[in-house]
Amino acid sequence: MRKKRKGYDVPEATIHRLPLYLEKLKLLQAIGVEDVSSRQLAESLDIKASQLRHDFHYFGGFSRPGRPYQVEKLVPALEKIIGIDEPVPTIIVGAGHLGQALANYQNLALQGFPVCGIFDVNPRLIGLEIRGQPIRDMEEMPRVVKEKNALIGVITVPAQYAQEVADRMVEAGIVGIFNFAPTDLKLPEGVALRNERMAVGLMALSFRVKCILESRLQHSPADEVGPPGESAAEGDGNDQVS
Amino acid sequence: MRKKRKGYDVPEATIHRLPLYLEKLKLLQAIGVEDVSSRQLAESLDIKASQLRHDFHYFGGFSRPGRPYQVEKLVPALEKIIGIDEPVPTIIVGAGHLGQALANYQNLALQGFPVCGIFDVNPRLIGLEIRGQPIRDMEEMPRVVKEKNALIGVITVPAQYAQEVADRMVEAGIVGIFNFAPTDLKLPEGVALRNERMAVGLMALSFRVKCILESRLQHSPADEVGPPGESAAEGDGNDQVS
DNA sequence: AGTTGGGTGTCAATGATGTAACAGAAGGCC
DNA sequence: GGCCTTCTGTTACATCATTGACACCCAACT
Repeated sequence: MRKKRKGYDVPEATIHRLPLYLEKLKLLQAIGVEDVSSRQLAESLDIKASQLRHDFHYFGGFSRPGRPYQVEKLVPALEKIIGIDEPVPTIIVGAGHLGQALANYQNLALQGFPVCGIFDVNPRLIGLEIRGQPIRDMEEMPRVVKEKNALIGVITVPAQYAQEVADRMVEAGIVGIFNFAPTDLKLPEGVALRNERMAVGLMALSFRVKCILESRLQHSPADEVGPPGESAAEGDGNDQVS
Repeated sequence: MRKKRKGYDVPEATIHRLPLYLEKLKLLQAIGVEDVSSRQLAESLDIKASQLRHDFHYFGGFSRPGRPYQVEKLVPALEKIIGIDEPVPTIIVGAGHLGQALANYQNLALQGFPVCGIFDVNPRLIGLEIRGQPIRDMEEMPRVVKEKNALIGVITVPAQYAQEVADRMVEAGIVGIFNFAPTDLKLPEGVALRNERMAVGLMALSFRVKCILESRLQHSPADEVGPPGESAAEGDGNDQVS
């Protein structure tokens, strides 16, 4: 078990579930729930309780063995693990529609990722304000990154500029890149990357849609409608058919 | 091996890679490449050639055994498999920043998902035009879905309305839902769902970032910088550290 | 024709992930 | 206090995904 990247042997799949746990727990916290068992929590996320316990097991000791988890303890513990126990300053490069949408999305800040800078090269955009924050010239990016200690950079520029932007981000000291451009970025060691390709997601969905349509044709058009099915995270936690 | 959902036994993971293959192939096609071997194609995506062949194997016969793949054949074949050999009419519900960003994102149409309707309930938004298309009242949604034979619905409304929107989409005949709201939707049988949670992706990234920062502290601050690492799709095809 | 080099399709082995089973801790109840 | 229920931590198992290996195919060249 010690072959993993960088010495962290927590499975990919588990990492992707942590945010879901946290989200649900925050919800419970908000409505005043104090305790929650692995089964309750798991069911509300449509996963098996054993998986949840298994996931937590990587980090150990969230509860005394005999008693359910305490929401008040678990939330900060997860936040610490994920690394958002304190805000993670974030910048956005590319102030097009998507960039602006993200900058406006106040949930980001709420979830621990305050946007501390938005950049572009387009002079028509520079100077515009979004939620009290001006769109700045790309040239200012390195300075702002240093000033605000930004750690995460979001790339929402057209694909052909993405690599250059990424390089400049890394040079400026960014440690994690959230890339919306449909390109494979090459990054040096020690920088984390997450590609968020909406087109890919859509196509995966399209595949399922196609399968559904085909199966409708086969089974006589007059079809059983079945009771409401479930909806859940699966795989990386994103899609499923019912 | 016949336990899979709905009788389609293509692994999740493979499905998520198909769009990546297609994307890369289209690029090759655009620059006039005619043939491509599994190794070439795989390397450009940072995966193993055997995996690519293995993936293609589920669908069989893309090439005569001895010869490389022909781009001209492969592109339409993949499009057919994914279900975008003809355009998949798509609607967007929720004309906030994100909805507008998506509606503006012309790549969607290029990739096979023409937006044939944008809807909202906010009277201040209704009537605004985006790329020649008016934002319509939510009430018109079922009619438009039927008229345009829309198959996929994108949800970009606040979480608390997402379930209702989803229900109405399903009722109107939508077969696949692309959900940006941070909620677990309950859908009936025979409707595909893909959740696109940006916050989840960011947190997964944050976890990696935290790990990197910690490891920097351990290994003396003066650290080797190593040669540029690789960047690739992994798992559901989205993130990795280097 | 024979042979060589590169190619795919296919299957077997390995590794990762998800699921179930179980031992033992904590509190409630008699 | 002892018993019973509920619950977690942990380990063992089943399932799924990735990688490696190899047989066979095809064209080109000798």
